[in-house]
Amino acid sequence: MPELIEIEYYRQAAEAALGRTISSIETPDAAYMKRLGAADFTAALIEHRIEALRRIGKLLLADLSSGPVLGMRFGMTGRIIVDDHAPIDVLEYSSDRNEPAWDRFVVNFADGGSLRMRDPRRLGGVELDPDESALGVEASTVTEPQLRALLGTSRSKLKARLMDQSRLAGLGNLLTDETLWRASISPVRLAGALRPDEIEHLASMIRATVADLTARGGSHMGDLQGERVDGHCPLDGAELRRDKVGGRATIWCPEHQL
DNA sequence: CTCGACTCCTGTTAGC
DNA sequence: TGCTAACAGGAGTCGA
Repeated sequence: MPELIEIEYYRQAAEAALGRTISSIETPDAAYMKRLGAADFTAALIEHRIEALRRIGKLLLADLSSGPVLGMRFGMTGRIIVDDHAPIDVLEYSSDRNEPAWDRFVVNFADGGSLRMRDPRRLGGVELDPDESALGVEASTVTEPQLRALLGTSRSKLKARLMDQSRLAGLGNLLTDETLWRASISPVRLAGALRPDEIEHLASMIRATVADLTARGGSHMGDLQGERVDGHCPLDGAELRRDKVGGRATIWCPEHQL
């Protein structure tokens, strides 16, 4: 599913839209637009230029000339298609089919191209001027002091805390499982109970895992991924556990994740 | 404020 | 073979 890594690929693909003027939008799915209606999006976007493309965690942001910011969220099955080119063809847990009927929001440019959000399960959405301060620190560059602060004295399970986008932005289910597996820390530990050396190690492993899987091609390219169904630990061969943590399917090794 | 439970969405897959 | 039900998880809401 799209996590920080995929959204960064999307952002890079969307840079093809830099400097181009929006001539019209298509809004086949009214529910895809959050808080405001089609008229508001039309007024904010038409005749304006895309001046910058930014990303915070899993939120993709397009800065428009004259002020408004278009926020794009991709849920778990959303893809971006810019001028009929998709940076990602196959998405974990989504469909491999390419149905134009799954286009939920489309921006057309005056030069003829387009930026499309194609999302079978409709869990994504677009928003005008999203509250960027509602997102926590960017996971790909998180530092040890930042991680220590966001873990705090929380009595939540560690995995749930790491996936709380208001505290740490960008990690989804697959990235979090892979990171904790690499860091040798159990997802069910209490977030606020990590030792200082564990926090330092974990901050380093978050950055390293994001960087490594970005190079490999996506959040589904982890060493643990192939073992998510009835698998064994690639490190020590132990039978992996499958639990619900923070409401999410969680795969981890009870042998070395302590 | 904190944290867990619940809800929404729909294509895919497991099981009968 | 065909149908049904469970499953996937990002994000918002609600209540203890």
